[in-house]
Amino acid sequence: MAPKSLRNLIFSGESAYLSSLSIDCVIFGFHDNQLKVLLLKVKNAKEWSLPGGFILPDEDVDEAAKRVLSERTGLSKIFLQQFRVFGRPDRTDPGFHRQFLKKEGLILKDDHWLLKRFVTIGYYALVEYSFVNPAPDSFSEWCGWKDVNNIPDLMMDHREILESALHTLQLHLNYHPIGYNLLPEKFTMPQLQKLYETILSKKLDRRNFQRKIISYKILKRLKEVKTGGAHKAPYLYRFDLKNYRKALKNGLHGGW
Amino acid sequence: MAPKSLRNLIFSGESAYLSSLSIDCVIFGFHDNQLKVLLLKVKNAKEWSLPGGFILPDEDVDEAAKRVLSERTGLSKIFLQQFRVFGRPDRTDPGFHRQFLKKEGLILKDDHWLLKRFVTIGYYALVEYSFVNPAPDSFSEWCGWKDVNNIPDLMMDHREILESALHTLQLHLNYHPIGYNLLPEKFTMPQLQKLYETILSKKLDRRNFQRKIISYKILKRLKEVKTGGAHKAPYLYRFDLKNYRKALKNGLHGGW
DNA sequence: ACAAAAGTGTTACTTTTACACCCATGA
DNA sequence: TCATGGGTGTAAAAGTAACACTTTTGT
Repeated sequence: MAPKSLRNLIFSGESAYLSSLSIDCVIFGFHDNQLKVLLLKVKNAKEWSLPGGFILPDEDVDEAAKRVLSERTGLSKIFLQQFRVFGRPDRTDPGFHRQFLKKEGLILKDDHWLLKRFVTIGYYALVEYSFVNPAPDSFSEWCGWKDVNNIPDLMMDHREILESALHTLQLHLNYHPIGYNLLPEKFTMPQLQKLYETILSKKLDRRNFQRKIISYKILKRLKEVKTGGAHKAPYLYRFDLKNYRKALKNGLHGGW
Repeated sequence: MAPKSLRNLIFSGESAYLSSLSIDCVIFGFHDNQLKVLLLKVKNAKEWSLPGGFILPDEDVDEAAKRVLSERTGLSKIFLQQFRVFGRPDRTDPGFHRQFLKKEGLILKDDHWLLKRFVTIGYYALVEYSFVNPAPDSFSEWCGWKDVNNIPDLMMDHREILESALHTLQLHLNYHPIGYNLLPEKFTMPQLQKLYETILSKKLDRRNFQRKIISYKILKRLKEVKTGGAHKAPYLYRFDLKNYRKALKNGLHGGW
């Protein structure tokens, strides 16, 4: 028997939400020097999915995305960026949902709202990995991080959405506080470099990277040092938010 | 008495289109060395509006935008780029539409679909000015070009949409064939420069601009020359499409 | 004492900037 | 012939790329 929350959504969602519109979020985190994405394991299927949801009749679309985000991560302050609408009529697969819900004991009529065509608004979010408490939604049996270089099969066009988000991340690197939102408050230069390398999927020269980042004057070097590593202890930095914001306005003229 | 096309839209639109979703297009053209936007004069109101429309139940969203575009301009091949969703619940003003339609002799019920909240998908389009045959839609009494520096009062949040499109245009300048789509096939260097200056709202050095553009190798200089001007005849250029496309893929590393 | 990570410095090369000069054209 | 727009050149400054060397740390 399907849980009540799922039945509720299925049978009263039509009036509760704007029809034909959904939201999908690509939530990025950074951990172990790797870029991670928060994914959900769909119940009764081998596919995974992006965190998503619907929009309340009087809800700001950005607000709806925030709601989805906070339901999956437990976080309230989240860097969120709309990046593209996916509107092909065949992007939704009625068979998929019908199959999945049948196994939950829920039979949908042909004209059920969930089986209709959905236009989805893609958001990407940047969160600090260690603050996140992943929580599955009622379609899913599990929620957690996956390495961006090791993504399982995703349902529908979620793979395309993810790729598109990654591409957007590259373009936004010089214009949005991406480092700030993905890294912990204090971090080392090699960490920041690794983040840039991962997003750009490109090796960067250690020394030139450092010099360039420093030249932007968006970092404050702390007295402290990262201990515990097996080698020379790197300095810790934190973002100088005031300068960072100012610099991002015109873009960090970076040919990376 | 309202024309039939308008009555049709008003009274059968609910079932004919996806609900709560619309499309708004910012159509750019370039003429007289100025950037122009195609606007519609709303009937019975002082405000103007962006060309817009709705999405058919089984229509690709991009396709719907193309349809709107071609209805307003008469063009079929159009450079079209989705750029943002506008989803604040209060962005639509039920009073506005009710007033306007009342003057057309159409009384709408409180729960009429047109008075509901709409999420709109913003597109910008680039067209070759001289090919366009502006045609008003059933909400409008006139359709035509307005200088981007001299925009009249726009309805709802259309001003914000336009500004956002302009900003996107700036960001896309190095990544999309903006010059190619806005200029006629043959054009002069000063024309291209003026286009860049307008989009960036910034003066550029004539000589450095020329050198930089040339260095991209995306232009072919023709033997011909633009005659009729009051001064030295400038060379004509055309884009070398093959190289242009290739160069845009990695972006024209331009600090303009 | 050594391997590996991290800090710092130098030099050649490319790109950007800020200019000056000459040419063609219509009034 | 002159004012104006347009083509071309050059030198200084800034930024980028490609390097080597030293310091620190755990084993």
